[in-house]
This record gives sequence, structure tokens and C-alpha cells, in this order.
Amino acid sequence: MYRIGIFSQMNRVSVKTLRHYDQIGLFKPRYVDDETGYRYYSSDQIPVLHQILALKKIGLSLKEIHYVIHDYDTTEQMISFLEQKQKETEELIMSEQKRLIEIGLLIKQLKQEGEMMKYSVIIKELPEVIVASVRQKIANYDEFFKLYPKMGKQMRKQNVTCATPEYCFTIDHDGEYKESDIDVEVCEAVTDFGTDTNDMLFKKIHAVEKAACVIHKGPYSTIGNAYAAVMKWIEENGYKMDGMPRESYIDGIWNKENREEWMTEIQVPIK
Amino acid sequence: MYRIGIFSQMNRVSVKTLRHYDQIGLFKPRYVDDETGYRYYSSDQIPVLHQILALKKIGLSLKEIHYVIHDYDTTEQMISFLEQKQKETEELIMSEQKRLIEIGLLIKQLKQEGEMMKYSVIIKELPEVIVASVRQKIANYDEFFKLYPKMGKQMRKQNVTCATPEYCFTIDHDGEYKESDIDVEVCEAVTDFGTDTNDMLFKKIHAVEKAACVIHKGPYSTIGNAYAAVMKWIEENGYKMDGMPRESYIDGIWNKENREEWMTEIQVPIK
DNA sequence: TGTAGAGTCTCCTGCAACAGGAGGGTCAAC
DNA sequence: GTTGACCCTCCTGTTGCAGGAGACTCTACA
Repeated sequence: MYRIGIFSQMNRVSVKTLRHYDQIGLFKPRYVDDETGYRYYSSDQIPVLHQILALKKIGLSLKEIHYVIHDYDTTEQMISFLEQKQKETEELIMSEQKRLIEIGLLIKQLKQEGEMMKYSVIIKELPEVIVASVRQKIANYDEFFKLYPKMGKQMRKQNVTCATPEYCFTIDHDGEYKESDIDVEVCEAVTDFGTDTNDMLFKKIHAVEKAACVIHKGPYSTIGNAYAAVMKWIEENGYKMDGMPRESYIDGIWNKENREEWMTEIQVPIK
Repeated sequence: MYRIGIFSQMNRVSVKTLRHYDQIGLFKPRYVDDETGYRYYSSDQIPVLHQILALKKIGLSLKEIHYVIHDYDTTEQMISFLEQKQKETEELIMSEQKRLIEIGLLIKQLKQEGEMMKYSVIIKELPEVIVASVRQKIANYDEFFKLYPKMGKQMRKQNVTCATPEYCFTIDHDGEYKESDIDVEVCEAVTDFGTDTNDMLFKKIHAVEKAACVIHKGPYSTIGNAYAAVMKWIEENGYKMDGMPRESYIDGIWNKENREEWMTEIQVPIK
């Protein structure tokens, strides 16, 4: 029988660890002195400890080890458990590698542009929403902002209420930059369906699992840069566009005078 | 200004997270009502939050993010920081891949042998020790055990004390199995150097950074299996032997009658 | 003006696998 | 008898929140 210190040295395991394993019931000393509380380990426990350490090394948690040591009798169970672990580890490696790529890209970007993360791309989920939608061909972008009052009027008439948080976005159906005859759809999230009119339709927009999003600060004239940044990011990170990008308005002429304070989020569905 | 709930929905971040970021000083609301304690966020904080989320996604800890956002002004610092992160991630991936291989091997082994981890191989560090060493050619293994009393005698004479934990091992210098004329060295860890004699030398044995270790339970006649297991493991895990294996005696004839209870550890230095 | 229900607050616990340290008992040797 | 090494329990800290308790606060509706 060995006391904890010597047993810890014999097995190159810290005393703290042994006490911890005792506490959680994973590996208890053969004998504990009732009076002093001293733990005594016997040499035939060494193989068990070795097994625990071996399992720990291949990535099992202490709970899992407890499980396989105490409950898994058959090799079949053990094998299927390990195969699952294998899968998990593979997935973990995949995601780590993705991160590695992203770091590399960020470094490259910083080196090229010398700027401190002007556009931070993040991935969000876009939930399902019911929207009031107006789709029109408009002559130019100025006319575009005239659509809003029109929509607001109709919505008030129908007594539909906007969703919270407010979510108002446009989709450019041309898919390219045009100076005139722009086919644009304006959507405003609402709480319930209203009745469709000639101009305005209500529809449910399905959730988007993954969307690459960037925030653009400033007037709309420079929003092209934000698009360029997010598109580049999508390509470089091995994603593909999976739907039309949305331009979601956060701050604009309606609440901020200073154009520099305007804020728009580009949301690009990806896969 | 938005209250925390709405702001959390806008950015797809949980309320808990926002409160947490406030608490650790990473991302504080623009304004907090003194009386009610309500947090209010403004839309121009969204880009900062985006940046935080983007950095989190590539694997930075919140502390590190705090660091880069508040303290790193120059892009150079940022780049070198990220490059370091990149390295860390690479190393992490490497170790994960090793683990993946080990899991695969364990599965293979279980499938082939159908046995529940008879030999658990673990990697230990072997610390530097001073040993009393006797190297001799002996006729056969039986004679081998006669070396011990001889050693003990000489050590008592010299008044050297054994180290704790007791560490007694042999090295088979032939490197292969032989029936007779075995060139074997017996080492016993001691606390201090003694004076060398014709038979017994004292020497310092350097630490071994990594050694693959298995426990063999039972009599010595079957110890070959343990060697086979550890050697196979070494090969399959991409290591190489880096020194002579040690056979460390834990339990044996001196303290256990039953041969099935004897215990020996094979320690193979590897790289 | 009262109340219900949703939203918010702080504070506490839990997760994983220990490490570090305080404060106090135990053991063996000199 | 004392000293120093060893052991004990209990508490805290690590990371990034999640879950929940108990108590306010806000807004809408009757």
C-alpha cells in the first residue's frame, strides 16, 4: 500500500488529480484510514489508473471514462462509443482548420489594406419572418426612398404592426448594379398576415440557416465596398451564395441627420 | 437606444452574453439607467459587437479580444498576435490528428483482439535519477534474481539509501531475446552517489522526455506480449524507439506469492 | 388607476479538470 | 520533544456563458 504522494510519483500523476478522481468517484484508493483520512493505494490499482490515463489521452472526458470503465462491458459498446468519438474529433479538426483559414485571411487582409478590420464578417442565422413586401421597378435610387411612406400608409390602413425588433430590408433582384430600371423589393417584418393588395403582398420568408453579414457605416454611395468585402470573404472561406443578399436598414435618414452615421447590414445567405 | 432584449435579437446574441460582456468590461452598454439598472445599447455599437463576434469565431478568448480591441492600436501588433494564434491553432490541429489516429488504432485493436484494453499504453516522462548499477552477463534468467541480494548487500555496506518511490529496473543490452549469456544491467535508484566497486557502479541517468509505458501483470514468462503490444503501439503512432527499454519491477516474488499478481512496467524511451 | 404579463435586474449555481493556497492534523526520524 | 515532510479538507480561480430564483420595471389593456 502506498500513500498518495508516493503513488503520485510512481505514476507521474499529481496528488491533486488523484484526490480529484477520488472525489468524483472515478478512481478511489483501495483503503482510507477512518481516523486520519489518509488515502492508501495498492499496486494492483496501477493498471486501472493507466487505463484511465490512456483513455484521457485520446480525448475522453472523465465522465466518459467513468462510463466506459464501470458500465461498458462488451467490446461492441466500446467500439461504437469510440467510433462516435472519432467522428466528433474529425468534426473538431474540420472546424479548427476553417478557423485557421480565417485567421490567415485576416492576416492577409490586414497586411494588404493596413486597416483595422473595417468590415467584420460574421455568420448569423436569419429567423423565419412574415413580411409585407412591395416589389417594383424604379427609375433610380432616389425614387426608392419614396416607397417607404407608401408602404407605411398601407400598413397603417390595414392595421398590421411591425415586428420587433424592426426588420426592414430590400432585395435587389437584378443581381447587378444598374443605374435605372432597378427591380427592387422592399420588405418589412410584421407580426401577422394582412390582406394582399395590388401593390403590397404578405408572405412568409423562410429562415436562413447561415448568412454572412457585414455592417456598412456611412452613406449608401460607398456601400459597394461592403458588398465587395463580404463577397470576397465568402469566396475565400469556401462558401457559396445561396440566395439574394438582403440590405437591412438600421440607421438612416429617418433617424440620423449625419450621413456618416447611417448604418446598413448586408446579409448574404450562404452554404 | 435599444433595451437589452431587443438588441440581443437584432444581433443574434443572447441576453446572458451581453450581460456577461458588460460584467467583464468587454462591451458595455452606451447608457445604464442609474435607478433601474436597465442597460441601453445604441446602434452605433453594433459594429463593435460584430468585431467581437468575428474575433471570437476565429478562436480568440474574450480576454484576448479585450486586449486587441482596447490596447492594440497598430496593425503590426495585431498581425504578430494573429500569427501567433495561427501557430497555436496549427499545433492544436496536429495534436487532434494524433488523437484521431490513436482512437482508430484502439478500435482496430479491439476489433481484432476482442479484448478490453489488455495493455494500455501511456506516455510518461522519466525523471533524472542516480542509480546503483550492476551489469553482467548471466547464463539464464534464473540467475538473474540472484543479482538482487548481492546488490542489496553492497548497498547496505556503503550505506546508500534507495530513492522513494523505489525504482528498480533492468536493461537488456542484447536488444533481442537470448536463452543464455544475457547481457543485463540492473539499476536501483538511490538518493546519493556511493563509491564505485568492481561490481557496482553509480551513475546519473538522464531524464527521458517521453517514454511509452505499459504494465504487465502476471509472471515473466508472458512478458513478451507486453513488449509486443508497446512496440506495435510505438510504430503505429509514428514514434521511434530512442534508447533501451527499461523493465521496472513493481510487484514480484519479494512481496507477492501469487505469480499472477506480479507486476512489471515496460518503459520504452521514444521520440 | 389597477393589474397582468413581459421584460429586466442582481445574485447564485453549475459546467471540466484540476491548480494553488490556507489552516490544521499526522508521521517518522533525530 | 521537536522538526520537517506529508497529508487532510475547504475555498477560490480558471473559461464563457446558461439556468434559475426572487425582486423590480415597463407597457398595455380594462
